[in-house]
Amino acid sequence: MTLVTTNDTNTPATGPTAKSVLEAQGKFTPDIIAVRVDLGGTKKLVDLITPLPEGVAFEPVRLDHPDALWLIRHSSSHVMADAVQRLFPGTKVAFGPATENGFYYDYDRPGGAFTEDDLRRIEQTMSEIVATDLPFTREEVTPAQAREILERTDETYKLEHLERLAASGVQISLYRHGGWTDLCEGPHVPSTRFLKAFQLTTVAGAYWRGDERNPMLQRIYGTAFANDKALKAHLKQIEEAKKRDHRKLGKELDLVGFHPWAPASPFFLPRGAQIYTALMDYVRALYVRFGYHEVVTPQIFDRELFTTSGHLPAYADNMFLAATSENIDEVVEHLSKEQLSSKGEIERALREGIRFGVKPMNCPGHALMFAMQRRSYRELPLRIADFGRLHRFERSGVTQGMTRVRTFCQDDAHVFCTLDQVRQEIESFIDLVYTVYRDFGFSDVRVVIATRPEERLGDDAIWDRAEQALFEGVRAKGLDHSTAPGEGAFYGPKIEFHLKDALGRSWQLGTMQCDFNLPERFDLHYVGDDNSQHRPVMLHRAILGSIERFFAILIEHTAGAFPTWIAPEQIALLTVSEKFEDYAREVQSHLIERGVRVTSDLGKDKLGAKIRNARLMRVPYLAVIGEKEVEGRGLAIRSRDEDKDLGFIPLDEVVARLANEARAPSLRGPAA
RNA sequence: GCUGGCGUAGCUCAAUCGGUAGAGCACCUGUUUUGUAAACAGGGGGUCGUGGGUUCGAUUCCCACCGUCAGCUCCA
Repeated sequence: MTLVTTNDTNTPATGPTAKSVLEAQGKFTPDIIAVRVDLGGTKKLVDLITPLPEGVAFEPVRLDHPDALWLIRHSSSHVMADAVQRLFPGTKVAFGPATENGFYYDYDRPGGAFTEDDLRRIEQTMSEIVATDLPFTREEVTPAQAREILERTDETYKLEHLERLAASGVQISLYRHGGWTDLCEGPHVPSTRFLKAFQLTTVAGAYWRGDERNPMLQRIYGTAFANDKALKAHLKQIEEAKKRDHRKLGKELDLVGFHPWAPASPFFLPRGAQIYTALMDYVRALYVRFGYHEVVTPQIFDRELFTTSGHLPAYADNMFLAATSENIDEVVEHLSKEQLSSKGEIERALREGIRFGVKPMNCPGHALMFAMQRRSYRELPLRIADFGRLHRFERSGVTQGMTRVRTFCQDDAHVFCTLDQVRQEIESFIDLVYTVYRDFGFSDVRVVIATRPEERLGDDAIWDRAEQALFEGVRAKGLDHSTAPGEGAFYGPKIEFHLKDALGRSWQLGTMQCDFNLPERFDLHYVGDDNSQHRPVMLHRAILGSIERFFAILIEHTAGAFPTWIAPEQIALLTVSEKFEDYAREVQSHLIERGVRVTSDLGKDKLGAKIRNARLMRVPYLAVIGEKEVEGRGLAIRSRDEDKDLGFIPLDEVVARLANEARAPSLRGPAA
């Protein structure tokens, strides 16, 4: 849950505190650290020293309740700030909230960044503060009173925040423990003795108020739990998650590589490429069922295309432009002829003179393709799929493994349809998306509808229609969803399907975007049944999203143990000794002919070593070949997923078993 | 892009408080012919991320750049 404060009600709370009520009822116990009140549907946490809103119902929150973590962590951030200001005088504080996994506090420290050693020292001082068992107290004050205190302590960031709070007219409150005071809305634990298990984890820069035009502060992250055991468990879990990191496994499993000469651009090694193409082939198979047509379109276009689509004006900074020698000559000619010499003029001439751009999206090309032929309403909905490679220049600090790259390919498609068909297309797409996520075993899917951003194309009436269509489609399918206001694409709102990676970071994979703008910009039309021209609607959609990103999530989700239908090798043939090489080769040919992906280890290693190596590569089935197998015309199979030795199996049975598992669950025939 | 960390063999990592570097795995060769998570021996492999600077001498100290990691900002 999110922290909701008493201030959100905008009504000064004057009632008794939860503690006094509980004590009067004889129900108070020392492990109660807060209460949860229900404010007409919104649950919020109120600590024991804050007056409750009049006549509100509440339930106690005990130390072992998950919600208690919000108080523990928020209070930990106060204690950390106290410790920091004791150790580093002159340091100013900014914001210090609890977060989903811990807490942080932002500092403006005259001496610059904190080091690892500093963190340990701060932890030490925090422990000392906690040991003195200081109660947290709350004081409601006027803006003037708060201002006086913050001016005295020269807390300029807090002062700035205070002025905003004062302007909005909310009740100002101060929280203290010992001699340390913070402008804070609470809630807090009763005393520092509840802060038994905390650890400072990292230090990083963060802009004041999250705006990159503002100065950068130093943020110290930490985490805290009700007890040491829970903290240890959390740290252990992070260690485990690191083992699944796709960057680590991608390297270990020979899936992917990188080179400084192609920053943020993965090289898919043979095993990785096998999976990569398997992912595309899988989506292709579904496209046949769902009525898509795959096309292949150009990589590089004249800038006219991106000017028309709106990409160049809006996102030039994120595009790769492509200059040719001939083009450079033209630009130079222009510069000298016009006698351009100021920096601004030259920059402009260069930017506008480079003729080609590498496509960052497939949609403008698809708009051109739609317009290449006379279109009838009978062709709609026309679903055009494209696995074209896209390039986007991502700023250096944002790239990350395979999840955020500069070159990638999407399982991209555009649906050209009539307004009336939009609803049906949305619903059918949702069916397709969930078919795919089920096949991969993803269950924790979060659906978000992202609405119009500040910077956008098209008028509001069009946006109203588009947003409405998305909401209706999602509701019709009965999906739980949330709204992300202002997060839509510049040409239209979108439905986003999010999944979490092993480290708990959430990624958008699938998306469906409703676009009334591009058809307008490209003047697209079709002939209706009334024999007149109509404007189609364009739906942008992807299921896996970027194949690169999906691959990364899949690695982390499976810890590298890919299901047989997607695994780079489905079975590994391991000979007991070189004497059985001939039979192994025969089996290998037999399997290859039947479409099985097979790898063989026929070398001089001992069997134990071969098994170890194949297991480390997470091959789903290991087949041992020795004297018994040669004589019986079979294989001794060991299953990765069942984690056991299946014993001797005749070759034909092995083939049958693999043939069934070689297809995605949704593509397996009823007979199989 | 910003703040901070990191960059030594294909991989995982040592070492040198300034005197040009080692291990395990991997690779190659040989011996062993092997039955369910690592046989044994030998060998090759590094301009210590790149470029400058300081120094008699730089992998080590300083600067810049590149890459990468965490976070911030951003993600059509």
